[in-house]
Amino acid sequence: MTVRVDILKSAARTLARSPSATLADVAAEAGISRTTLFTRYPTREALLEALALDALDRVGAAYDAAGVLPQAAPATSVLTELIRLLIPLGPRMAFLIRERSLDESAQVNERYRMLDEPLLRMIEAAQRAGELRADQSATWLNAALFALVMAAWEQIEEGTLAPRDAHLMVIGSFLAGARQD
Amino acid sequence: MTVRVDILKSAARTLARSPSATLADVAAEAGISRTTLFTRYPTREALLEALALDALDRVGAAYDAAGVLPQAAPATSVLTELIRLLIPLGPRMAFLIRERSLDESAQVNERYRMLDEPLLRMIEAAQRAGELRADQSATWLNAALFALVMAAWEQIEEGTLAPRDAHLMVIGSFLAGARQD
DNA sequence: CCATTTCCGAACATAACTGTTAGGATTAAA
DNA sequence: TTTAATCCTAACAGTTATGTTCGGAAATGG
Repeated sequence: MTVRVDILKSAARTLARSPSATLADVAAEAGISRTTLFTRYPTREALLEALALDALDRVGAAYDAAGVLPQAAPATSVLTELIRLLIPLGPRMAFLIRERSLDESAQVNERYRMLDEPLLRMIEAAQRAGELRADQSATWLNAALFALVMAAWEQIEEGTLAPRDAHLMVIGSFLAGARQD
Repeated sequence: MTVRVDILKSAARTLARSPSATLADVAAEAGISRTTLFTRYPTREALLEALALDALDRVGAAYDAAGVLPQAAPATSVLTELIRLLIPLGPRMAFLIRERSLDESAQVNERYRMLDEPLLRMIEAAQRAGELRADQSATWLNAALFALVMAAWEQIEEGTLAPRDAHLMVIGSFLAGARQD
């Protein structure tokens, strides 16, 4: 029995690393033939869309599992758990964020917004509760959080960050920053 | 008199946003014809290399202007100035970081390392001086800093962050984090 | 062991991108 | 205003990626 690698997972990594990778590259890195890839995803666009929807599914599941809700409290512990769950999704998130051809898909955009909404609400609630700083917008804090998650994934890929420590780095930097007290 | 746009600047933005953009796209967004682009940069590779070297030049100049040196102190004020200078270079930095075909260029890699070295040293010195936290590696702090700069640039592009405020967001998040004291 | 599904390699047509050239239009300089 | 430089449009050949088909190999499952 050959190792049954998840095609979408492999494709996400390939395309996140090098967005102009050819379908032959994607197939090769997934350990399948270009023909087999074709039977599953008849066009490049179909593959990209499947990739995006899969990523959205999994990120959404992570949100649910971490308990992201507007009224969740304390928000910091929810965020800590969320980050731990998101880091393994690095390649898929990177693909999702970087692939520009998805910007026109109304379906993807809609799901994207539906996903972010509760987290933004939770951040805002945490700001009102005095848990998170209120002098920066929730939108920015959200962006900063994801930027750090992506950075951690990239460092892991480069081999300069241990996967086990990654979430600690992210949550440490996100919540407390780099300054020594 | 047509607006004389910097071709490399425009190309950096185009290729940072969509790395698989065609040379026709690059030319169109720069407001020139494909032929003119060809006369300046005869191959795609030549364009990418020129782009990379230009980006390295400008980032290097920002480092110098901000006073990045191993013994610089206080490091936080140098970092604040550095961030302000780097944010306008967002597209070029994004291109530099994301373009994978440059990984094989020994010249680019060498200059890349020469650039990062002093900043890493400065961060380490600041850690020893108790200015920056020492429980996270200088490599990670460096990665986090750049991730935040890139995030700020993306938010500016999206129109959700005012260019004037961007450096304050970045330095605020980087140094102090998101937690309310 | 056989049947059915799944996968693969090879091949090919089409489309798209790149590199390249030539000649005409536009601009800038003298 | 003439000259020189610069840019443009149009076209083309070569290369590469994509979409597609086919018959055979391999695995799967009964």
